[in-house]
Amino acid sequence: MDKYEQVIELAKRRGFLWNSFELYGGTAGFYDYGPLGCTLKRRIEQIWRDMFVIQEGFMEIETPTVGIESVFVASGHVAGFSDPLCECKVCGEAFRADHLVEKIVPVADALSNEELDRIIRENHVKCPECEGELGETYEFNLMFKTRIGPGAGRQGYMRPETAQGMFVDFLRLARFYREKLPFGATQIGKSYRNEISPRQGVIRLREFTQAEAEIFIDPNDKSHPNIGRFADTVLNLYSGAAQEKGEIERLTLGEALEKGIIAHEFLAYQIGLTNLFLQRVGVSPDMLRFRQHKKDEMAHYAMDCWDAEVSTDRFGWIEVVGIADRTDYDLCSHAAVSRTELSIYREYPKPRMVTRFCVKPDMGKLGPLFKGKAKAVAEALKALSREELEKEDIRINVDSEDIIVPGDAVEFAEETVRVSGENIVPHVVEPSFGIDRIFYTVLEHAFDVEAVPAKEDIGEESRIILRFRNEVSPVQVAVLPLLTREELIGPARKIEARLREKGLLVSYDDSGTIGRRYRRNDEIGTPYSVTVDYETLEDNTVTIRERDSMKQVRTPIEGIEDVLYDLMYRGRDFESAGTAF
RNA sequence: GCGCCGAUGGUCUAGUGGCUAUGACUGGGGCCUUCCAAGCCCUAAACCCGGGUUCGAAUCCCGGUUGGCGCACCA
Repeated sequence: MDKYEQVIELAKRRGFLWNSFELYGGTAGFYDYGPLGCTLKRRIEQIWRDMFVIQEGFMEIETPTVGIESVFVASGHVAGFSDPLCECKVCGEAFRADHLVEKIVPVADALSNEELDRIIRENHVKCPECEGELGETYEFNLMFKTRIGPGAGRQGYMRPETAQGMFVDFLRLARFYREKLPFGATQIGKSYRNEISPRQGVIRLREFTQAEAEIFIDPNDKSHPNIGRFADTVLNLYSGAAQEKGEIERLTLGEALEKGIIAHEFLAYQIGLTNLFLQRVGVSPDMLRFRQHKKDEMAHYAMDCWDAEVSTDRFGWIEVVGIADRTDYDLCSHAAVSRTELSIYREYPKPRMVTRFCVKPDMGKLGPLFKGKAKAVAEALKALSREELEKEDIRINVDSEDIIVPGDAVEFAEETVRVSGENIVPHVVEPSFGIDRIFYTVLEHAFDVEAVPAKEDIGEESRIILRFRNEVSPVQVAVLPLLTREELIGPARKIEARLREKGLLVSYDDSGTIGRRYRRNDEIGTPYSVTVDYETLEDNTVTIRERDSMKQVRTPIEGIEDVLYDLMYRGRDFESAGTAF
C-alpha cells in the first residue's frame, strides 16, 4: 500500500472523503466531504479568508455557478476550452481531428472544424483503427452545458472558474472601492469541468472548489507597498532557467526580484502570501516549491505565472495554486463583447498640458453635401495629416468610394489642452487556489505511522497519526471518561459542555477501552484528549494528553476551557498546562 | 475515449463450478476503581450492477459501472 492508498483508506473509514453516489455505483470525478472532511475543508477556507479577505482587504463576493453564454464567449471558454473530436462511423472510436491531419498540414490546431473536415475528405483520411469512414468534426467542450428557463430556454454553462464572475462585476467593484487602484475581490466556490477521464481521486474532479482573488492593479505601477514583509522569505524557486538545468534554487523573494526572476513586486508579494498560507494549513515547507511557467506553456494572455507545487508520494509534484499576471486580457475581452468600456479614471498627480493636432469637420457644410455619409466622411477626415488637410480638394476614401471634400468644410489646428487624467485598463494579478488538492495535501503531509512498543513486550505495533496543525484540526479536544460508569460520565459530560461553550470542537467518546479511544483520536488528528478518572471525583482534576508526544499532564477542571483554548490558538506550551506525571 | 489489471461485511482478506461464504481488525452493547489498539461475554455487517452458460455461478462468458496503471487530454 502506498501512502496515497493509506491516506484515502483512512479518509474513507473516518469520514473525511467518500465517493459520491456510492449507493448507485458512483461516478468518476465527484467526491463527498464527510463530517470530518467538511470541517477540515471549512477550516482551510477560513484561514484563506482570514489572509486574503480580512488581512489583505480583498472583499469576498458570490456570483452564480451557472453563467450565460456571453460571459464565456468573452472569456474564450466557448471557443477555446474544447477539443475538435471526430468519430469513426464504423467502429465508433473518437479521435482528435487536428491530430489526424497534423502530418498533412503544418498548423492543424489553428484550423476550423470545416477546414478540418475538408482536409480529411480531400486527403481520404480514414479511421486509424479500422480504416472506416470518419464522421464530421465536432467540438467537445469541457464546460457542462445547461439550459436556463423552460422550453428552448437560453444556453447556460456551469462556470469552469470563479474568476469570470469577478471580471463581469468590475465596474461595480471599482465603484465600491471608490475607484482607487489597487483593489481586489475574492470568491470561494465550486467550479465545474467535464473532464474526459478524471482520475487520481480528489486531485482531478469534475466539480471542485476554488478560492480565487482577482486583484486589479495599475499597469504602470506593479510595486507593492508591503513587499518588505517577504523580502527575506526563502523559497524553493523553480524558474524557467532553473528548469533548464533541472535544479531548484533556494532564494529569498528579495533576491528573486533583484535578479529579475519574478516579473514584479506585486506578483512576488502574492507568492510570499501563498507560501505563508500553505504552511499555515500544514503543507511541509520542504515539499513545496514555486515553479514558473515556461514561455510556451503560459496562457497567451499571461505575462508571468508561477504555480505553487507540492510533493506527493504517488503523483510527484502537483499544482495546487496558480499565481498569474493576466494583464488586461480579461477586462479587454469583456469590454469588447459587452461593448462597454471597462476602465478606471486615474487622475495625474499634476494636470498635464498636452499639445495635439485637432481636426474639426464642419458638419453644417458636410451634412448637405454628403447626406447619410456625412458622419463617415467626418471620421475619415479626422484621421488625416496636416499636409493632406491643407489641400484645396481633400481626397478621402469612404467604403471604397473616392470622395473629394472642399477644403473649407474642415478646420484644423494645433491645440494645447489641459489633461488632468486618463482612463486606464487595470492589469489583473490572480492567485487561484485549488482547495480540494490542498485538502488532500494537508491530509498526506499530516499522515504519519509511528512504531510504539507493544504491551506484552512482543515487538512493536504501529500508531497511525494525522499530525494536523492545531488550527485546522476538525476535532480539537476529545473528552473521555476512563470507564463507562455513571460517576465518570457525569463530570465528563459537564466538561464537554464547558468546552463547547468556549467554541472548541469537541467529541465525547466512551466506547471501548481508553487505549483504543486514544488511537482513534490519533487517527483523526485530535490534538488533545481530556480524561476523567476516579481522582477527578476526589480533587476536580483531569488529565490532558497530547497527541504527538502522548505525554500527559494533570490540571484542574476549573478554567480548563481557557487552558485548551490557549493550547489550540495561542501556542501555549503543553508542559505549562498542568503537572506532568 | 482506448488498452491492460482489479472489484467479497466499515477496512484488509480466504474462497477456480457444489452444504448456512473464511478469517482478522474495526463498529455497537455490557462487565471492569485507574491511562495508550489489554481481557471476558453478547452483537451487527459482504460476493459492484445487468444479462448469459449450467441441475447449480462469488467463481466461467458478455455488457455496464467503478478503482489503479499506460495512452490521449489537462484553455
